[in-house]
Order: sequence, then structure tokens, then C-alpha cells
Amino acid sequence: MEKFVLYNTLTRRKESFEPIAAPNVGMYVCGPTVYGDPHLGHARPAVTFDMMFRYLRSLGYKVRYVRNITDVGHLEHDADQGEDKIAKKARLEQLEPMEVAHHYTERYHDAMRQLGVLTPSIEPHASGHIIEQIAFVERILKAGYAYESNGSIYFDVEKYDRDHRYGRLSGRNLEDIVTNTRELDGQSDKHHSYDFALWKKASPEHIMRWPSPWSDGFPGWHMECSAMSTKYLGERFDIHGGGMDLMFPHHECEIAQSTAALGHDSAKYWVHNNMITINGQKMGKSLGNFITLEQLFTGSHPLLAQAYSPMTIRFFVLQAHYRSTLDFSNEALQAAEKGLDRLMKGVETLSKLKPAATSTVDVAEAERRCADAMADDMNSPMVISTLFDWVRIVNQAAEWQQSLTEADLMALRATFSKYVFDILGLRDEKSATAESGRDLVSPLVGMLLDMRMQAKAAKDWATSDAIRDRLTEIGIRVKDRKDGYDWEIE
RNA sequence: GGUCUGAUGGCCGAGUGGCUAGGCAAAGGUCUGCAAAACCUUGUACAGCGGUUCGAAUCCGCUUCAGACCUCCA
Repeated sequence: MEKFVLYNTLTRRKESFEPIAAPNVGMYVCGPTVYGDPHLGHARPAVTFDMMFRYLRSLGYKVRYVRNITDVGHLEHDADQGEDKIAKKARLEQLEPMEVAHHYTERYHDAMRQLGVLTPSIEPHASGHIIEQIAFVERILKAGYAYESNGSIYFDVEKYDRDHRYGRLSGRNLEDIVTNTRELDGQSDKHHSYDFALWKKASPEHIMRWPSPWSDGFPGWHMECSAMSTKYLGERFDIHGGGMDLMFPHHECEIAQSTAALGHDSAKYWVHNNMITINGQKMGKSLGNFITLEQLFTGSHPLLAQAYSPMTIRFFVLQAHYRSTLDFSNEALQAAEKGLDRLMKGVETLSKLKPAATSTVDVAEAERRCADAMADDMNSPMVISTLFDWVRIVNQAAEWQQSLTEADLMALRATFSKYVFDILGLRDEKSATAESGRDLVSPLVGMLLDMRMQAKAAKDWATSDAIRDRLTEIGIRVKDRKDGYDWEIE
């Protein structure tokens, strides 16, 4: 098996990936908070960890991939009477909170499907795991790392920091946090500003509430991930992923909660994808500069010069390493669109290539380079680069400048299929739609192009060009071949 | 202010102590009745200043600039 190295945020270095209980791998990734349409930023972790899921499976691991839906519990901020985001949005739209959550969950699923993101093994909702979260809070209380205050339960960061160390993941120490945490009004219940809520008592107007031993209320915003990852992956599991912006405080608090309750670390490898930026700035809800995935797919946003297909977005994301920032621009997206087109055409050309008696190339090199690139912290840009090198070779072979034997063709097709479709998760959406369109118009186009061939034979260029121009107008591109013609729908 | 990243050719983006990814765009060429498509060729980039080294864009230091987190955030 390939030796796979993965960058672990916890140690700040690439580590050899050794599952706790091979061949099983447990993987937990923070999913969306469903109070708004999924945007370009959501595509990054979704695609990144989808690739990881696909890659681990291709290596032969049996992966349980858990990605949560946050439909409760994210406080606006502590001073906001504890009203959470879902509830606030619901009040504004006069909808049931669960109606809002369901609506946006569906929107998210739809976008993910279009992006070719596989559905995770389990997709737990925070609202469906209140009991587990309460039990988890009780464990922390019992261990002595939390205190009750006026119906709410808070995590005792200071005590935890003495026994373990708070801030390991984000590289902070408590001292820095003390001097840099903003003091907010209305947090008199907490002993210290850096303590965070495990359970929050609901104010009377708060709609989303559940009974607990302490108060009618709702779980704190880091609780769901600790409780649900433990429930489905066990007290120790392999990979915990999410966006870099979640490192602090979310993941830091999760580590603290789990360590306090279980007495040890739960996730072995912490993996964080970097952000997508727009004009060098993070794209985010709070900055108001984000573009939803639907806007991207339809081109309906002032910043967009055109619509971009889901696969263009996926390819765009995959062309950068997941730990680098990726800057959005129309130019970059257009380049991705054309690049993807070239790659897919290469795949098609490869499928039609005729075998030769001998090979002029070493196809094993393609597989080896792709495998090495993936094994090196999932370097998808390197994989893509290799694929393009081989597209060139395939194109040359189509022009008889290279040759491949039957066996080599089979091997190369297998490599392309594995990396392009199985691991990178790309799909040839263009030819898929073109095929269906082709069936309908094929006889007609064939007839016209046959007439054009006759005109050409008679050197009647006016007729020949007229037919071609008219076809081009309605979106059919004619390609002359040495022995006839070919065409495609734009 | 604290913590931490990054600065690569027209654009997007990999990577590496010496053998100069890839895509897009551009230019020239092959092919073609003309196009399109395809193919070939070309560009010698690594923020600045020092240092280490036989050799650095890649390591170290400083400077400048940009960004992220410290508040919900993918």
C-alpha cells in the first residue's frame, strides 16, 4: 500500500498516515450551519474532504465519513440573549426553525450533488443528538471541568489548562487569550471571559429549546461535534477536518471538551483546508462578499462574467493545494473551465485511441506520478499536472506521433479513470449533455453535413461555409477531419 | 496588540538547495479551400536587503507588503 503522508495541524508537520484500526478509518468533518444558501466557501472543504474520502477508499480503507449538519446552537454572540442564528432567521422569515434548517439543508445537498460530492456515511443533525450532548456535558461536569451558573453550564478553561493545555491546536496559550479576549456585556454568568458555554439556558423568547437537568435550553456551539464524533466514530478516531477558520475557537474547544470528558485526545490527525479569497480577502457571510453556489452555476451575480458549471468549480478548487488560499476571479475560473475541457477531451481521445504494435512511452510513469502526488498530502495540483502531461501524449498518439500497445492503452485508461473520475471526482458533464442532445439532432446534422461534403467536393465553398456558419450559429461546431467530419454541441 | 500564514512569469497556481510543474492567455509554425479542432515551438518568474553554501528562488536573519484567526464563519 502507498505510504500516505498527511499534514497534521496539531503537530504542524506532515505525518505518515497510520490508521488506529486499519483497514477502518474514521473521519469527521465539520459541515454547514444551515441558515443560508451554500456559497463558494462551502465548496472548498466539501470537495477537499470528498477527495480525501475517495482517496482513502481507493487505497483500500474502509472509511466511515461523518459530516454533521449544524441546525442548532450557534450563538450569535453571548450578549445576544442567547438567541441562536437559526432561531433569529426563523423569526425574521416567520418560519419554524426546523423549516429553515430543512430548507437550507436541501439546498446544500443539491449543491453538493452537483459538485460531485459523495454523500457521507453518516450525516448527523445536531438537533437530533441533544441527548448525547447532554450526556457529554454531564461527563465533563463529572470530570470537574465545568461549572453550573444560573442554569447554564460553562467549561472551566483555566482548570483544564492546568491539567492539559488549552490552545495546543491554534498555538495560543491562555495568557494570550486572557489579554486578547473581548469583554462582552451580559456574560456575568461566566467565571472568565474565555470560558465557553456547554449548555445555555434559553431566554423566554428563545424558540429552540430542550429540557435538561439544568434548564430548558440548548447546547453550546462546540458540543455537537464532540458528542457526535464520539458517538459514531468512538473515543479515538483518525481524522478530523474542517476549514482553517474553525481552528480557533471551535476545534480548540472541541479538543478541550473531548479531552476533559474522555481523558485523552480523540482525533489523531487534524486537517484544515484553507480559504477561498476574493480580491485577496476571505469570502464570508459576515463580509458580505460571498457568492452562492447557485449564483455561480447560473452566473447571476454582479461579479460574475458568466455562469460556471459545477465541475468547473470543482476543478478550480482541485487545481490548488487544499492548504493554500485560492483566489477567486473570472479569469481564473475561465482558465479552469478551459483546462477541464481539455482534460475531458483528452479522456475521450484516449478512449478512441487505436493500439499499436509497440509503445513509445512508459505508461507506468503516469500512474506512479499520480500516486506519488496523492500520497504527498493529497497534492491534487500535481496529479492534474501529470494528467495534462499525458493528455499531450495522448493527443500526439492520436496524430500518430506516439504509439501505445493494447496493454498500455488499457493501463493508461485505467489510470485516467482512477484519478480523473474516482479520486478527483470529476465528471464529463459536457459530453453527458451533448450526448443526449446529439441523439435528437444527430440525423438532421448528419444530413446537413453530408450535403456540405458534397458542396465541398464540388468546391462550392459558399454553400459549404453557409452550412457551417448556420450550424455554428445554433451552437453546433463543425470539425473537418481528413476523412470526413465530426461535430459537437457547444 | 497577540498567534500564524503567505509574497512565484500577463493571470491562476505547483515545486525544489544545483536537473527550471501544469492550466489559461500571448506569439510563431504544421495541418486546412478558408476556418475550427489538434499538434509543435517560444516565454527563463520566484517581494527587497544581508548571511550560510562550491551553488539559493528554495535554508537563516532583517525589511516591506498582503492575508487569516483572536466575534458567528468553510
